[in-house]
Order: sequence, then C-alpha cells, then structure tokens
Amino acid sequence: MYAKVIVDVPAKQTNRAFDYAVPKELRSWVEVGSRVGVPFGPRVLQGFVVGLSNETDVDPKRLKPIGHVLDLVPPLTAELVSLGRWIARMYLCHEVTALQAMLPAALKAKYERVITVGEESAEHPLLHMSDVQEIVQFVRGKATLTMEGLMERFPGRDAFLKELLQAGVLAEVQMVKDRMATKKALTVFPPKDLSVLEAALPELPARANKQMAVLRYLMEHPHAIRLTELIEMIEISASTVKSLAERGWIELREVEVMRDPYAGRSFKRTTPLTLTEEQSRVFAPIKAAVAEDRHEVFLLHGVTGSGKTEVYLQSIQQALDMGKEAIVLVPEISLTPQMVERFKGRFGDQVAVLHSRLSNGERYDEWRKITRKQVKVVIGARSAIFAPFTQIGLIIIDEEHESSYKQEESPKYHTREVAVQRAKGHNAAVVLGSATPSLETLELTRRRRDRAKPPFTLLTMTERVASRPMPPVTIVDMREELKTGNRSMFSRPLYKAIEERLHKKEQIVLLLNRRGYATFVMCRTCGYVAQCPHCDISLTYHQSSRMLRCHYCGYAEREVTQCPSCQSEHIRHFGTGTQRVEEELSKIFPGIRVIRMDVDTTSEKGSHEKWLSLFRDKQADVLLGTQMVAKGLDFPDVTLVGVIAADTVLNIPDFRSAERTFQLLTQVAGRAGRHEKQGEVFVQTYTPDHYSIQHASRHDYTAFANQELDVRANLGYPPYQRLILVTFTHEQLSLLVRMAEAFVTRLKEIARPYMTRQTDLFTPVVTDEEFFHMDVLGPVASPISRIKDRYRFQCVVKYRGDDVASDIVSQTVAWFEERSAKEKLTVSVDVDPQYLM
DNA sequence: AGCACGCCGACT
DNA sequence: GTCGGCGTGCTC
Repeated sequence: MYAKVIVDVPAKQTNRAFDYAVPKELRSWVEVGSRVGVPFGPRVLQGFVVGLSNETDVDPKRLKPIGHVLDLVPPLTAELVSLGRWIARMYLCHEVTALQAMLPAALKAKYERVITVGEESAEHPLLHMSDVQEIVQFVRGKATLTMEGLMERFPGRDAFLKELLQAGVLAEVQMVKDRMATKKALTVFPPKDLSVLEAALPELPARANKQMAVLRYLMEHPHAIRLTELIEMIEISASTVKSLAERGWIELREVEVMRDPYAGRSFKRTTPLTLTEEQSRVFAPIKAAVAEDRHEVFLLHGVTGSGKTEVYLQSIQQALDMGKEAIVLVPEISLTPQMVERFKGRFGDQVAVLHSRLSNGERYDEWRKITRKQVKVVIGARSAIFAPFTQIGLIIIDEEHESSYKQEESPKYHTREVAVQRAKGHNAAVVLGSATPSLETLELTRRRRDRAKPPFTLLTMTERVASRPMPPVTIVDMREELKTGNRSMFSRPLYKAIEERLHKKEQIVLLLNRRGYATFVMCRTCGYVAQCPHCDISLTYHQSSRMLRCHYCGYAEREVTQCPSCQSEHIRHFGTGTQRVEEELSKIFPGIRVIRMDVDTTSEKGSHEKWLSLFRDKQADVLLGTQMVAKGLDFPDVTLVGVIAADTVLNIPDFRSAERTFQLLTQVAGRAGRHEKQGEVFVQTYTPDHYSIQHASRHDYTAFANQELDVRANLGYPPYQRLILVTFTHEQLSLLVRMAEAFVTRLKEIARPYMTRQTDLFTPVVTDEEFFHMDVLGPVASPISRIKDRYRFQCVVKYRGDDVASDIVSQTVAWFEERSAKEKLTVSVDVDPQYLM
C-alpha cells in the first residue's frame, strides 16, 4: 500500500504528491485526508495524504515509510482534499497552502529539534568515558530535549557536545508536533460500586468533616465531576479530594475537556416564528430544494429588516430534519454575540461557532465538535466554509456582497465560489442573502441570451417586518454649503438634526469612511505634501499621538510644524478623518458623548463589543465610525444617521467604487428608525447627482443595478468579463518594468491558441461557455506604486468564456519564474480581485 | 523551504 | 595549498 502525500513545503518544486510506503501497523489509520509525519530529505515534515494506491512509479528502494499519523480522526475528508486541488488550480496557489487554509491554526505543524541517543552509540569507543555516560544517561531520561536544554545542563561543553553529535553518539531528530495541545482537567470518578464509599465513611476520623462531605456528595451524585466544580460546590480544597484518592476510595485522573467559549451562558430557546406571507413565499423553493436533495443556488434579495434570518433558521431546520448539516457564513464584523444567540437559541448545542476572536484553543475545540459529529450547524466567518462536514444539505452566506468574503492572502479564494463548488458535490442548496447583492450574483439570476434557465434563482423580499417604512434620505450638496459660507464639516441640515436629537435624547450614528485625523498634510507656501519615505502614499495625521502615519507600512514620524522643504510655518492639515470629526463634535456641541469606532479604537480583543454595548446602554449620544458602524447593528433609539462624506468611497479609482458607495449608503441608512421611532438619514456629498447616491437615497436597488450593469458592460468589467490581477514588485524600477512587459508579451502568446472567437463580449458570463476570449491591460504602475521600498507594477487580465484563464496565467508564471529566479522579483496573482490595487 | 553538493577567490 | 562564498538541484 502506498500513500500520495503533499508535504508542508509551499514551493514550486514540491507542489506535487510524493509517494510513501504505508507500514502495516499504520494501515488502518492512514486515510485520504490524514495528517502524517513523513521523512523528507534530511528532516521530518508534516504532510497530507491525498491518495492511496497499490501502485507507484517510484523505485521501491527509494520509497520511505510514513513515520506516524498525527490525528485519531483525519482532519480532512476526501471531498476537502479534492476541493483543495480545485482551489490550488483555480486561485493559483500551492496545494499545501489550500489544504492548510482549511484547518484551524492549532493544527499548523510545529517543528522541534529534539536530541536523542544516536543509533550507533551502543559500542562507540567514546562511550567508555564516564562523562559521556553521564550525558547519555541524561539524554535518555528526557523525551523532548532541545539542544538549548542540553547545553544548559552541561554548560561550557558546547564543543564537546557538538563532537558527540558528529560522532553519532547523540543525534538530532526533527519532530512534528501540534501547535496546540488538548486541554485536560482533573476529574473525580466515584467507584462503580457505591458500597465502597459507604464502607469508607466509618474509616474516616470523626473530625474529617470535609472528606465526609465529599463522600456523601458522591454517594448522592454518583457520576464523574470536574475537580474544580466539586471544590466550588461543597467548599473544600483539592487536598481533601486528593487524600481520598490516595486511599483508593475514589479515582482522580485527567480527562480531556473542551474549551467552550459560550460555557455558562444559557441561550433562551426560541421556536420558529410564523412566517409572513413574503417570507413563506421565498422559503418554499428553498425548502423544496433541501427536501429533494437538490443542488440549487438562491439569491435572497431582501431589504434591511425584511426578516432574512428567520428564513435562514427555518431552512436550516429543514436540512436538520433531513439528517443533513448546514453551514452559515456571516462577515466577521457581524458575528456578534446577538447573532450567535439567534442560532444557539434555535438549535442549542448542535451549533459550533467559529470566528477570529476565539483563541486558537477555543477555535480548535469548536472545530473538533465537527469532526466528532457532535454538531450539525456551523456558524462562522469566511474560513468556516471548510467545516469538515460530510452530509451538507445547506450553505447560507449572509451579506453575500461583502468584500471580506474574498481572502486577501494566499489562497486568495472567494467564499461564494468555494461554497458553490462544495455544494455541488453534496447536492446541497446555497442561499446567498443580501439587501444589496453583488452584481456578479445578481447577473447570474438573469435569463441567458438563449432563454436558458439562469444558473441562480432570485427570491425577493421588499417589505420590512411590521411594515416599518424605510427612512427618508436627504442628500446635502456640500458645494452649496460652501457657497453660502459654511466651511465646517457639518452642513446646516445635519447640524440642526444632530441638535434636535441631542435635545430629544435620541441617538445618532455618524459614518466617515476614513480613519485618522487628516488625510494629508501640506505646506501652503510651497505645496510640499508629507509622504511616506517607503511607500508612494501621503501620510495621515493622527491627533491622539501627534504622529504622521503611513496606513500601508506602519511608518510613523513626529508631526511637523515647519515645512521640511521651504521652512515655512504654514503647514496645514487637509481632508477629514474620524478623529477630526470627534474633536469637532465636542467643540460644536459641548458635553456631547461620542464613541469613536475604527481600527484604531477596536484593535483590542473584545473592544468592538464593549463600545457597542456602551452605546446600546445609552452611555453615548453619538456612535461615530468607519464602515464598521454601518453593518448589521440594531439600536432602537437611533433616529438619525449622518454620512459625513459620501464621496470618500466614490472617489477611489476602482471599478467597484459606485457599487461600494451604494452598498454603504443603503446599509447605513438601514440603521435608522428600525423600531417605533421614525428615522432620518442625511448624506453629505460634493457629487449629489451621482447615480449611486441618487438611487441609494430612493432605496432603489434595481435601478442602481441596471444602470451599473450598463457601465460594466461598456467597460468590459465583471460580471461581463472576469478579471485576474497580476502584480509585480521589485526594488528597482527599470528592471521591474522590463520584466513586467516580458510577462505580458509571453502571456498573450500563450493565450492566443486558446482564443476562439471575439464576439459576444457584452452578454452575461457563463462559465461553461465554449468560447474563450482574453485581453491584457498594462503593465502599468499600481495605484500605490511603491510599498515598503518596493516598486509595484500590475497588469489586469480580462477574460470570459471557458475556464482556462487560470491555467494560462499559471503557465506564464511558471515560465516567468524560471527566467526571473535570481532577480528577487515577486509575482502575485489574484483571481477575481476585489480591489485593483 | 532547507540542505548538500560543487566550483572559483582570499587567507593560514 | 585550504576555507568558504552562495549558484544549482533534490527531496518519495
């Protein structure tokens, strides 16, 4: 029996399976998806079994055996192994990188070099020296001894120890270990035969009250109990229990326990609500697909507050009734305790929760509930799509338009695409929910040109639960404000509205999608702008620390009061950030209580929730922040939402900026007036006529989508053509340009034979189309042309039709790396990029 | 990624 | 004459 193993070396040359012999004693343990320790060259590495076979092409003499199996239950399934292969090919990463991304960080291999007694040491002449014997004895007695530990024990003998290693008396072995151990807890076990305890009672001295209490408790509750719990329960100390254990009446031993981040919290059980007419209408086809074990993708387009979550909950119930499992994905930011409560409340301990705020250990334990089949529902952020379920009936992606579903590091996968790929294999239904669906998803619900059935099914909910109206949105033209002499960041209508709320003791949400104090610092005499010395980007002034910071590389310098270029003192701050708004608010409205939420105030673990609960408790009048205040929050007393500058997103040079502006405005508008009190929204802008702002103010998604789709078709952007972004970086600009140009030339050459015809570029993309067309834009300097002293060039590959674009780029990269190997030039490929930067 | 093997400059 | 620079190539 041979195993095909992918080893833990993410490099081009090792990006293939290596064959290993499976020793007899490991046969029943080695499966596709097993994590194993294998000898690789001179060391031992972690690897993943991706295949088993009775044949091998390798000379059997060169085959090495698998060293050991790392888990009792394989952490991956055969399905996930093949999904990994698909991800590696689709998103151009090493296969091991894709597999690694599916596992919790706790299972990332840790390599340790351990000193052992060498194999040839038995009759070594050196062994007759007495101090060598002492050293060998010491090494024998330790299971995991590092070289450092050995040198510590025998100080000043480094050279001699090295000699022993070279002579083979001692040996250094590399070990694969898990990063995370399972947690153990001392547990008390009463004897099976309770009469033992009864017999023990009279044996105790009369004043051993505590010990007697323990025995009596165990007689009444004859089951295993955690030592810590017992101690708390009957107010004793650990030594009391230990002395009982020493006399053999009870048993005390370590038992593996799960770290439960939600331990001690009880969730109020909820029962399915009666669906509204609209909810029932969209639920019916989802229910049917799940009940019939049929793969179908639904886009659930429902306005904010239309009750999508209840539809999710009842769809999951349907999957559970079928004996199937369900995965629920939400953006990291909206995975709040309230969100978790809704799912735990309905499905109790059948739910595992996976998100980045768990510690590695907690996350590992939640994840193990899945492999142990203790849960049927997983709710989590992006990576929860890899939950090792085997019977998936339903995958839900809430807020499917969120760009955080695209992983920015390798593997640069899109969760939505992976979800559909997984669901196909399981015959599972997929529900993509959003109030502002991405245009890619929307497009797939529309009829094809030849009237074929669209790939996705559109379900729409237009009514808010309890028919609360959408809040009216007022667009404020900031140019007019300026003309009439208002130079502050608050327009008069917004100012009045804030004043009014403060008076009425109602709450306010203010959005400004820019952190820091000022976006750039300029000298008004000579025009000098403070720039990062390592990146081609202006520095942002942070008031609290009085520093100028680069948001790309973290570079920081002291605030300047004199122009470094002309010595003038007319240094001024331009552009507005959240810090500046905060300062201005307290100036204009003395005594106003403001909570500022941006990455600078929420980096600490748990701070996000802390601010939100402060605001919920009405400890503040204003919640001011970047886009994180726009997402999913629900506060009954918020009646005013103000967008300080709608143009910040719109002016980013990216083809999705209109879409992002529309989404952001729609989401933040949804924060106002969700309960009894009527809400109101003010949007300040210098471009009041832009269609994204106009349509958002009328809550008209369809009108926006249709207009934006026209723009995309004309420019050949997604969803009509798909994109691959290739970025090159190097310290030296001239070499970079030359190489990038060579890459593009070669890419076009490789693509040419695949191209079939050049028609039809403006009808919707269908992935199984039979033709293929590709265009390459660039190379050009990236929008941020230098980061950390490295210049950046990029080219954008636009293609549509048959799914060979990844392969073409992959071939080009392989060719390119061969001839640029010595240049330290890096190429990075992003398939379906979310930002063209 | 490591690590060994291997072919050319500055030193005991 | 040797030590060591890191270019090239391999790992079942």
